[in-house]
Amino acid sequence: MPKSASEPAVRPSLTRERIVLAAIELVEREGEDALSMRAVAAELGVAVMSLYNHVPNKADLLSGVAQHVVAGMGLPDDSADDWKTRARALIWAFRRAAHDYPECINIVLTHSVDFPVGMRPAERALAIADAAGFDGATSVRIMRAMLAYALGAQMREIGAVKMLNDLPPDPSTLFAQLDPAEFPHVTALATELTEHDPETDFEFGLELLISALDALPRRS
Amino acid sequence: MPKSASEPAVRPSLTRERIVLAAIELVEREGEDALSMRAVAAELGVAVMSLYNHVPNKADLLSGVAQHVVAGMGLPDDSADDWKTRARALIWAFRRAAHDYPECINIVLTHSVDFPVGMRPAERALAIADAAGFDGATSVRIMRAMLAYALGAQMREIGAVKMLNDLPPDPSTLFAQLDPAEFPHVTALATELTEHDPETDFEFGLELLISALDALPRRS
DNA sequence: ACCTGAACACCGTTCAAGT
DNA sequence: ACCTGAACACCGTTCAAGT
Repeated sequence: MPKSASEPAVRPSLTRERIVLAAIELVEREGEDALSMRAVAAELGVAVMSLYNHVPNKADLLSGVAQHVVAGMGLPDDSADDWKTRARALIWAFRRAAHDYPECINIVLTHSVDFPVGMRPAERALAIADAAGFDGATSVRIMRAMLAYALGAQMREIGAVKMLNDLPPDPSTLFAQLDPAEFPHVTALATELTEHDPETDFEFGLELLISALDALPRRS
Repeated sequence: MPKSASEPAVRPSLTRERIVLAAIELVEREGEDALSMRAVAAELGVAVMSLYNHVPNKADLLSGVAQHVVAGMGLPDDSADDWKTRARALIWAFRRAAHDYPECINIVLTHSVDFPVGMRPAERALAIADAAGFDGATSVRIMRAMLAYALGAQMREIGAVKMLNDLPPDPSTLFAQLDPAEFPHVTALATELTEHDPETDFEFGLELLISALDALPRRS
């Protein structure tokens, strides 16, 4: 019985990569709370402790998930383009990744990603700001501000951040309970607050920031 | 032995409020991970299950924490002021709350707050946008964009969001490991990326957004 | 080198028993 | 009405035993 190619690898050997992928599938299918070492092991048909031969602990597994998603982020760029279109492309790439892994995105945002893959988006952002004519210190600040906006918008949209979220179980009845004297604007804008298109909202804020950058003084 | 005022209430009766306060103290002192029902009970010198007479479950306790912090947010406002100064005051009030409860802020952001207290900041934001001359739909979008920025900046600063965070254990050595050919801008801006003042960064993005709003067409 | 079961020290929560 | 201990069904992880 030679171990030739005719023998199908029914049970591929356990690797860190397979464990990370199983974790991602599990989270996307059953939600973040369903992620336990035991559940991942069951997903792979393996004993819990086998995982620890390839992953030091759960926190490191979560970092692996973050790493995988960030590494998979498509960062298309054409340096011949206008800096504004390049900036839009970068931010939308981040948003696309967030939409590809809606359940994982909270894990991705809250765990550090190893060098150098974690620095790729930063390098791109700084390159674009440089091309736009901003000095180094300003470029760094711009990168942080854009990132802060993209992060916050995404977390709010996903529902990871619930603060000021305007979608209670039954919006209409709850808004009706508000005292119009104390909340005149909220009650007047009840429909605008409950019905909204996330894409348009995201774009609105993004364009706000880009137009502000465009008005900033810069060299050349 | 009449229960007069001379008899000090050595052990004040358990209430939801006291439980929430104990949870907040515990989190601020020992971090978010230290928050367990058992630990809160120990904090109050009470059996674990006693908590359940006043709080249905842990998730509700966390919502109570969020509720308490948001309710305590000072929202000073003078409607006679310029809308720009009013907007700045509102955003900085949010930031101040985040700094008063640095360890709790993640809980606050990720748990829904009951009506009507959760709507107070929204009402304020919409009132200011209205005063600035924006129509209802635009006001809602502005509120969301400003909130997204404030949220993202805060979570990044606190370290709750680690993505693109530029503070590895030993920055200098790690940046040195990066290939300058692949990361020319990151390596060139190593010092700007590692040394930064959070206040100035926050203000930079905030003023960016406000100046963009100022340039937007509006009535009156 | 890799896998595994038993065990430990934790969780949140149900239940039945107390007052 | 409020408190409580025991118990249940979970966790992540250590350890010693297997191959």
